[in-house]
Amino acid sequence: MDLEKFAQHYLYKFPNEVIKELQLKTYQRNESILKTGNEIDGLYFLIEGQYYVSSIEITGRELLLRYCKKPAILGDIELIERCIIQSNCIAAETCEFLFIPLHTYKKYLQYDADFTQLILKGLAYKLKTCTISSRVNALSSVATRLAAYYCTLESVETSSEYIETRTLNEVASLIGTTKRHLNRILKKWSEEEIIVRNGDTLQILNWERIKQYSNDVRFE
Amino acid sequence: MDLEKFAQHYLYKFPNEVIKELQLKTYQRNESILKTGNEIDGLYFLIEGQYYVSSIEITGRELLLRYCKKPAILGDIELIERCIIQSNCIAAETCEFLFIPLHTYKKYLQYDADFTQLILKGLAYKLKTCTISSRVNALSSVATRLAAYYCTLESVETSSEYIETRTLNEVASLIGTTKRHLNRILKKWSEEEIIVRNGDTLQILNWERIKQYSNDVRFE
DNA sequence: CCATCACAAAGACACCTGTCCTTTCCGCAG
DNA sequence: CTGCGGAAAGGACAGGTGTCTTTGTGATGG
Repeated sequence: MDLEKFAQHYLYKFPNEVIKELQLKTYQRNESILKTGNEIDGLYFLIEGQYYVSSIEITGRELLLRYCKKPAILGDIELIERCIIQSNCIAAETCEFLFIPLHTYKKYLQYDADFTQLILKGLAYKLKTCTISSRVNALSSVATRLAAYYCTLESVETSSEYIETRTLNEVASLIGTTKRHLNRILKKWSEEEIIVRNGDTLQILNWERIKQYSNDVRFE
Repeated sequence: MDLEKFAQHYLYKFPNEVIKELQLKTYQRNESILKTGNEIDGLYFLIEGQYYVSSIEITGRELLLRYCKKPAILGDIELIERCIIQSNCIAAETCEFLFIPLHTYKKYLQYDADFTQLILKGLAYKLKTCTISSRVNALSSVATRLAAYYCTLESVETSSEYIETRTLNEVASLIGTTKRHLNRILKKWSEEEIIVRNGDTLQILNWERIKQYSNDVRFE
């Protein structure tokens, strides 16, 4: 049962009056969970699957902010800052969320000490990792970020040998660069026999080297 | 009285048993408030002055994360995540903090609903701005960041005409680049008659152009 | 006054990266 | 099979940026 999963990951037990208002929301791979600029409608607690967070630049480009595994909370910033949704959240694989509608939160949970602690920990964790990735991003090259992207995917994908390269364009915008430049890097890696490209897939022959290139950067 | 200032900025009134354990901490310009890697000893609430947050890179370089004005809370991440200090915090001018020792927080405030809300809002705000600056940093050039740095300083410095350029080396590391490159940019700006350099100071002749270069990026 | 030293500024170079354009490849209609 | 259109890959180029080295300048001590 989902409530058990929830309790297990979040170490919190909902009051009875809340339980009956909880919903289960499911998203398929690549489905949008939250969209920048919309109003937030409640809190989402990830109980299955993984999603990624990206943002749209002034330039129209996208930028991968992070990958999230459970436990992970969506909507907390927006709820507390009472602001519109700050980033795009997209399912990286089938995702299940326990959803608390806004009015339920306001009515029963906003001043619940344990629940607030839960949110607090989630926020502190996010802030810590955001700070880290902010610095790391600022100083790492595209090659590093690309390697980091693959390393991050490795833990997400089921088949770890082949990576489905979305479209190269998508990957490029996710890590904040251009397809042209990815081609350059992939070509170099091919020549170094670190990878093999076949059409839409890419096989990594030498994870060790990729990990070296990634310089321990991860989007999670 | 400081408690009034505090109440005014943070909209919170301490219980009496806490008040007698509060301390006032003052730091002079450039004095270190928190140092990466140390243990946190309590919560700091800024009630006067401004400070900046920077971090040390793997490469040994420094990177400016943000400037903070009141209201601003220090130590929250570390307290909640029970981790060592994540960033360096340095007074940009004389700063006064209301300080709550760790044990006081644990004894009286950890489960105080209103106080927790206060921390919660602080964290959500930080996270929001961190996310924004993370993207912005990832896509702006050194020239943009330098202009942004001056624009951020403008609101801090008393004399807005001349900017004391720390050492150029410091500025370079703060915005994550090298002195060499700053020299290039400053030379270019001199030629464009946007600035004038005289020894240790730098006069900005054309704030408009600087603001254009800054592209609305700010470290705050 | 000169020699020395330290540090700031600039030159030279190489690499990273984005833009623009050309080439190559592939599928499909005729 | 041929020719066409669109997408992917790659070439050429320019600008941004870091590193290393050289030059310039000002302070200090003899």
